[in-house]
Amino acid sequence: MSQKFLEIQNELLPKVKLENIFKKDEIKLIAGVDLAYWDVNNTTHGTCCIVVIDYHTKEVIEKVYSYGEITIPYIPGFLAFRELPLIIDTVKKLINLPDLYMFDGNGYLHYRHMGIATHASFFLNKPTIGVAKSYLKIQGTDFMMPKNQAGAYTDININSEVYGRTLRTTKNVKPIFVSCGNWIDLHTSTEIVMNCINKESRLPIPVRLADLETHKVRKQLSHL
DNA sequence: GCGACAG
DNA sequence: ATCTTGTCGC
Repeated sequence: MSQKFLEIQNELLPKVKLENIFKKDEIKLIAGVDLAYWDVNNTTHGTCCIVVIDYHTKEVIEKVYSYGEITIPYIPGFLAFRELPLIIDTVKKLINLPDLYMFDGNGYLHYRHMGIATHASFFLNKPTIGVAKSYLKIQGTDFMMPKNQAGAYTDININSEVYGRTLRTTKNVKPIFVSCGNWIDLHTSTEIVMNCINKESRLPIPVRLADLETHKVRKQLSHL
C-alpha cells in the first residue's frame, strides 16, 4: 500500500512551487481545515470541518463539515491519504471559496516534502500553509528552540535546505511548526500565520476554529 | 524486543 | 488523533 503512496507523492513533488502566485492584497478569505475521529464498533469515523474567515477582520464567513468512515490508517508520512478524501468532500460544500488554506499538519516539512498541506494543494488549486503542533523529525535533525518572544523563529535546515520554521507565536507557550504548502513562500507563510494569532491560542485562528468545530460536530454525531 | 511517530 | 479532572498560574 505505502509503495503506491510513495509513487504518487514522488510524482507530485516536481510540481511544488515555493513562490507566491498571488499578491498579498489579494488575500481576503482564509480557511482552516481539521479533522476529528471516533470509533463505532470496529470502524473509525471522522469529521472534517473547514472554517473560512476574513483575513483582515477575522470575522467568520462560513463553516462547513462532512463526515464518514475513515478507511486508511494513520501512517507517519502518509497523513494526506487518510484525510484527503473527507477534506475534498468538505471543500465541495463551500460557497465562499478561500484564497488560501491552512492545515493542521506539515507541508514541505516532510520526509518527501509532501505533507498534507502540500499534497492537498493539488486538489484545492489554491496556496496552502502547513501548521503542525508537534515536530516531525527528519533525518535525525532536531529543531532549535526560538527565543521566548512572540514572533521569534528558527529555520529548520536539513541538508542545506530550509524545510520549514519553528515559530513562537505567543510568549511563554510552546512553538508551532510552519512550512510552505504550495504556491507561497516561507516568509509570507510566517507573516500570515502571525497575523492570525490572538490571545486565545498559540494556533492561528482558522486552524484553531476548525479544531474546535470538529470537537462540536463529533460530540453531536457520536451521540446519535 | 525497542524506539519512533504530523494527525 | 483519542482516553481524561483537577489544578497551578497569569
